[in-house]
Amino acid sequence: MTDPLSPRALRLRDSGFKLTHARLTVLAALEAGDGHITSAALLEEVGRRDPGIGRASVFRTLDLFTRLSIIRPTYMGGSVAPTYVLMPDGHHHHIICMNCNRVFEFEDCGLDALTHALEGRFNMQITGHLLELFGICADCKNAPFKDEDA
Amino acid sequence: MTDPLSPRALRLRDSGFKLTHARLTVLAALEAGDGHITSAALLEEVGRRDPGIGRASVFRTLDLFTRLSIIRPTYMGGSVAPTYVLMPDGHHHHIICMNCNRVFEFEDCGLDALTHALEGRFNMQITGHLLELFGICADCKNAPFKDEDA
DNA sequence: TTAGATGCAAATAGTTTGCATTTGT
DNA sequence: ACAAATGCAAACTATTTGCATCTAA
Repeated sequence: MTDPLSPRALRLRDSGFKLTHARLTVLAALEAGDGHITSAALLEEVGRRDPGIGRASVFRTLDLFTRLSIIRPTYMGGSVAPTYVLMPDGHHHHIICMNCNRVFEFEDCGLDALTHALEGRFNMQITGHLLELFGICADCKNAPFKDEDA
Repeated sequence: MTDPLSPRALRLRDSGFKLTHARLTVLAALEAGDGHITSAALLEEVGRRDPGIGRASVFRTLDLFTRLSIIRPTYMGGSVAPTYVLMPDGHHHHIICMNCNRVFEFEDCGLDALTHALEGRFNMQITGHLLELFGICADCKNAPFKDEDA
């Protein structure tokens, strides 16, 4: 229990929320993956770490983390249920193949100038962003509407 | 029945799908709004235009339009069900207030250069994008965690 | 003419709630 | 100590399915 608190855990605490076992377990499960996870997979992973944690707490935690911009629900092919993406420094970028639903990530987005301009224009404080590009990946350029999963 | 086909209807037809009454009604309902609509609101609007159209067809049409990048599901404040946003020229941009969930739209994103660079790097054909920025709006800068709807 | 699309109603996810109990600070 | 958070299981909402019928091309 004297684990070093991750930056996100600190963010949680600094926002005035309790660092409960359930929340820390959900956070650890999120951080252990590749940064993209569905609620179903997360429930499984959390259950693996501690079967005593209830479904409802996982969903409540997902809500809380979304409000804190730690994660962002996003739509990925086929399923209606969102996939939650971790927002490493408040931002995240990827390209989704509309045909096979594979996801390709990239880092550089060059949106700092735009962000700054919009802060002035709308008098908002902008804390992060999600940029999704859509298209057809190299493998799918020939075979439209196959819709296999990644 | 000799209505001028909207560009999106043409896109549908050109992709090899039938221009059915149900699909055209869903499209008209989508285009009549402000570009952001939940399935519940869409079902209502479609029902108003033609009560004979079934729920399942509306959902099937939403799937199809998503595959064609005519719309893009996105998750907005609180609700689990996605909100579908029209992608006017294949792209769409907005800012969401993390506190009150209001949405502010803007047009210019300056992502052409990035898009082009990524097409080369991943050997993909990029057809559109969705850019969401998150932050706290002018009205909410003082009052955190109120969470009223827009 | 006929593959593709539809409407229906029942089935299935997926998520939320109320509440008694526990826990972090 | 005590407000905040939890786990449970039941309730709910949103979406999908199977299938007989219909319709756009």
